[in-house]
Amino acid sequence: MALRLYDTLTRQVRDFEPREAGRASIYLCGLTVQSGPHIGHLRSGVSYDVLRRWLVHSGYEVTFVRNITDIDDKVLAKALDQGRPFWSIAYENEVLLGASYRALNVLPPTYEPRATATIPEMHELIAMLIERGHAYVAPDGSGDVYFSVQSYPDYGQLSRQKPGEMEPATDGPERAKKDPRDFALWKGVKATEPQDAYWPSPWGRGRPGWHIECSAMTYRFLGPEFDIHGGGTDLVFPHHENEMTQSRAVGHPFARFWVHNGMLDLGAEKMSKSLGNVVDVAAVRERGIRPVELRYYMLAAHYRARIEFSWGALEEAASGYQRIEGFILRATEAAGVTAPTVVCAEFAEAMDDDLNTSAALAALHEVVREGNTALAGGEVDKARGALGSARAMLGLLGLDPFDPAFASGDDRGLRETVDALVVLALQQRTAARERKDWAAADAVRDQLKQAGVVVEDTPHGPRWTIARL
RNA sequence: GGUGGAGUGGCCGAGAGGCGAGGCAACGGCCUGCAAAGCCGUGUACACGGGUUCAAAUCCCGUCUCCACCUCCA
Repeated sequence: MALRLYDTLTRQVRDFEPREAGRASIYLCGLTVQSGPHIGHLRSGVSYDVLRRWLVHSGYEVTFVRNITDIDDKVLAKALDQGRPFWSIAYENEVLLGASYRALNVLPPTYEPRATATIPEMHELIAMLIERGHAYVAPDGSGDVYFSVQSYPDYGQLSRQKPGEMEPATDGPERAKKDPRDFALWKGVKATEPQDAYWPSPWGRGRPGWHIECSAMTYRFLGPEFDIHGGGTDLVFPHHENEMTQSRAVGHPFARFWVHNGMLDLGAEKMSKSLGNVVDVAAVRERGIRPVELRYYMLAAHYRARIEFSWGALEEAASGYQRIEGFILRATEAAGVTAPTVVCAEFAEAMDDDLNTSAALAALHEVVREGNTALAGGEVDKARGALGSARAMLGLLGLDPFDPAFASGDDRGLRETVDALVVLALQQRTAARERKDWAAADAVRDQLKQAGVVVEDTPHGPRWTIARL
């Protein structure tokens, strides 16, 4: 049994065969840091984080590169608008992005290169493209350099677009191009843009075109050929098409698999975007939903399926996660801290089948149900078995409730303090129950609930948990 | 116009020729002083119309609807 992945280029699910046995290299198109990330942006991070964890679990040594595109038209426009250097805006958003990834337990990549730190590599590629007749300096003296789409007969292969039926690219003045579909590799200096956004080049001062940075970064960090190139489906055209074209035109085999995740659309919420009401991790937290629950929500659907976001669906997902979490907590109380063991066969099968996390989650839920039954029957060993297995599966999905990534950090000492206080209150309640003073007993429980502490009676005495806000 | 998706029970969401994935919600039951949690059970879903087949949510034909991308959105 081995991993099979859907490849956009061939439009089929294929066996994953790495370039080099035992190693896997992944390049994920990270974000253009023009604004803080909303949860849609974060989905790709989560999707490929699961892919990476599964590859590691499958025995691969994984090199995972996720870039930051820290210069583009929108960043420059904002810089002018706010009277700040473009790089301060990009960096501010990069920091926000990093914090969001950490909140969602997305592991840090092996390396996270920035576009602006890979300018020399871009120049190398552009020079090679010019040399090979695939690119040309704009005849209008603008200092722009364009890729010549006509020079590459396979253009359109990835997105299955026929060049003749495409709309013209708008990334440069028509008169500067030999063909309206040609796209910019390098953009000459403009008086209307921030002057600190330019670098010297053999073709004059300028800045990168949109696609060249990824070709440069993949080459720099993963070489001419690597295993998996990931990103959102919205990037298939033009970004990935152009990226693949450029790299292949200089003779690089480039990505062996093209993996694309579906969009997470904000649906009706999009309406309020103009009001600055985007759904980001902070907004989710304000609704009383924890990042781990958001991650579960994202993984409840297959990575290629589109998710139309709704608060209702997110809240339902949170309930589903709490069922699993409840088992993990109660089983740990009963059986002691138990390390992750092995995933069940159904889970592994589902994951190998193009990362079918929905089916994998179904398998996990089966184990949880069996574990709950064992707990109810006092079969501690059996419960411990389910606990270890469940934690293994949760860990591979990045959803283990005990993962330090989800610890609040500031509540460690508090937990003990609260426990002491709650135990004190529960002693009163137990005493009341013993004399069958139900009114007094319920009053204690109600008061604790008011304070956010939920009390449950079990055969071994009362237990308490913090209520979701 | 081009390319590619999608329509599954109250909701979310897998599946892709034959045993009702799973979760959320609801209802009934067990347990409980009452709850909570948990367990058991209930629902007879596949946009529509034809067709192929012993058998179709799954394949074929047609229709309708929705969505994404088509040159700087993950």
